[in-house]
Amino acid sequence: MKTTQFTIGQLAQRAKCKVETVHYYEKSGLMPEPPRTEGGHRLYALSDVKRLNFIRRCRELGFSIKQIKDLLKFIDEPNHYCGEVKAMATLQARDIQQKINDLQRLQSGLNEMIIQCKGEGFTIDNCPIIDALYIVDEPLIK
Amino acid sequence: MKTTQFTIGQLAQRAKCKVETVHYYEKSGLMPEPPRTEGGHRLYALSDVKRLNFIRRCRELGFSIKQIKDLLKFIDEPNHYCGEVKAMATLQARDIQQKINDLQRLQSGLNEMIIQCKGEGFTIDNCPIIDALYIVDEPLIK
DNA sequence: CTTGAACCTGTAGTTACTATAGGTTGTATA
DNA sequence: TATACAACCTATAGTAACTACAGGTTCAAG
Repeated sequence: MKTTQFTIGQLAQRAKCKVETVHYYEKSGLMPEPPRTEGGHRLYALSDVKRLNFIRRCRELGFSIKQIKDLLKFIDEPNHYCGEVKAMATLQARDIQQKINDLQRLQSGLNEMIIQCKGEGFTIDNCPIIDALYIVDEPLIK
Repeated sequence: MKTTQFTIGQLAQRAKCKVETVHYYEKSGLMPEPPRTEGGHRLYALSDVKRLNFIRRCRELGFSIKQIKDLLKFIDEPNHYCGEVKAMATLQARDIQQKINDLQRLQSGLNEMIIQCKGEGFTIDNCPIIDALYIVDEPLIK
């Protein structure tokens, strides 16, 4: 019975993250404590690669460590349903959309300022970007 | 000669941020150390409101504390030009656009998973969201 | 005078990593 | 077998940008 085993460096490489991050995820409770060699080195299996990949992808999608813990609980424990995952994913998609909207609003405002800025040769006193931001009240642009 | 003066709480309220944040910005070098009352309370002027507003708006636009320091140096010191501000703003706009693109890519992927998920009644073993994320290699969706 | 809000400084905590330091283990090579 | 070096270990501190807390002081109103 020969199960593929990885060192932590190999695991990290396969999941495209850092060794320290694996340590961190273990300490945070996302990754289980693995068996060790006699010398104390961690030994991982292919399932750990999958789990770490899952964590990384969830992070990329903006799920917090806490949320990922919840998702992993759905996977690890019986009596959980796809519906629970879908609910979390739907909220997350909403969150991402909100962020996109916010960034687009900021982008518009910033581009407006950039367009009005003639750039070369003008002093800061005449800079429309500074003029738009360095004021007491809210900018009048809408 | 009566110049309007604000306590730190009033300043924070007018600039829509917290007192602790003002402390933090002072320590970080963004806000100057203001004059004090005999009792040691900080006293601010209208120009400080403008400055703090500037800092807040720059933060909203995603400029880092370090970048804001640079921008404030342009404002505070002579011999700086609008072009320098425009250059920073342009890079920032590019950065924001990149973030929008990234988020939209993630959003697409996530929505794809959500659509495929029938939700109610299915166990985790049959969840397309988990199936897409909990794998060794990269997802095949493009 | 009393009371309570607002202020002060300094320190620690939050989130999610990331770096560093000092020591041990494992492997390859001579 | 000895050596050298990469990879591993644990523990602690640092990063960025705040935010909270603790204990004490000041200020203003009743």
